[in-house]
Amino acid sequence: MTLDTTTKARLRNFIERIERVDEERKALTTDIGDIYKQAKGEGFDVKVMREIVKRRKKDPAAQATHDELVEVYMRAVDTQMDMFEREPA
Amino acid sequence: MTLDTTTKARLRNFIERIERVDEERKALTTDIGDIYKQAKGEGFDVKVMREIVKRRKKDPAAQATHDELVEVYMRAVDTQMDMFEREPA
Amino acid sequence: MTLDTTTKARLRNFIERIERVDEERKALTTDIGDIYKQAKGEGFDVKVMREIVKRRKKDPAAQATHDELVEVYMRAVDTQMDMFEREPA
Amino acid sequence: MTLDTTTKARLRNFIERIERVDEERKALTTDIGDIYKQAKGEGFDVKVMREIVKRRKKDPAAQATHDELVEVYMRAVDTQMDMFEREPA
DNA sequence: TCAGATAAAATCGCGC
DNA sequence: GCGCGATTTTATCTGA
Repeated sequence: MTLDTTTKARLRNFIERIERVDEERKALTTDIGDIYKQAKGEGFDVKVMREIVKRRKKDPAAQATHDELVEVYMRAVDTQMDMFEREPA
Repeated sequence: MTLDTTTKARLRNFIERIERVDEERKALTTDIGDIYKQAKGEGFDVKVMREIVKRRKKDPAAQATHDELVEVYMRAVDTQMDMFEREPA
Repeated sequence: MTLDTTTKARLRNFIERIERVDEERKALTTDIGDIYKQAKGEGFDVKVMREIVKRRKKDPAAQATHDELVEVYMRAVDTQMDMFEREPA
Repeated sequence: MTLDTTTKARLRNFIERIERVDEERKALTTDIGDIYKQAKGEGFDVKVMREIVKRRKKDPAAQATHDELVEVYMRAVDTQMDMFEREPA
């Protein structure tokens, strides 16, 4: 199978456009990494910072609901087997 | 380049061992997915459940420290610009 | 919000089943890693081996079709600008 | 635990810089997706195109070496058990 | 400790 | 609409 000249040109064109944009994108990824690195150098916790960024992307209400459910589930699962428990401590 | 017969046999042997174990592993992955699916069918929130599983893997002290830092950072960042603030609302 | 006792028990049950299966799954992951390590020790290229395993998972016909298209596209894109070319080398 | 005002400001500064760059990065991701979509609309195979882009990122020599090894390993593993084979077909 | 590779998880888009 | 598959992102792990 072979592509005709025009089709080849169009394909090459697409690929090159993608590669160009991808290049810029990589640069920004590097920039972000650098900022985290700098922050780390000033004593901040990168992992926590990443979580902050992630959380701020989400709608606060949804986040609150989620956090609450995590709490509820966590308590439910951590609960000691209490089948025979008669009275709350 | 070609591998001699013995080398081929060893390679084939490795690959087949890997594929065998990988098969079992896939089966377990499916099992886990099925359990989540069943839980979802009973009304539980799968995403939250995944977070529970993740949290329980970690040492609780580390988790507590992390959560606290998230709180601290979150408050710091959410804080409104208060340079000219004179008195707490 | 709180879950009633029965719901808690069901949730705990799900989580524990997941954790159990996950445990086994981790063990198999380790096993696979060990086999690769052993192969590496005998001089095989682990990265290539991983690709072999990946390829063999796919249906060969589909893979062949895909590979062929990759070839076609690759040639189309790599082709030097040949607008003024007069005769094939 | 609390951060002093200066530290808060620095943290907020980092987070905002990250969010800003991340924003641009998202935009470029969208752009790339759009180009693929357009190519798809003109009849090209997106999955194959993605592989072309991936391959072209790698140093061609390394890629060639790698591909060759894949071939060698593939043949070695696909080879039918031929222990009793007496003569090449 | 750092970067590169691998694995897990979340997200997005398609097709049933 | 819902699961499914593909992509992308995140986290973990290994090796330098």
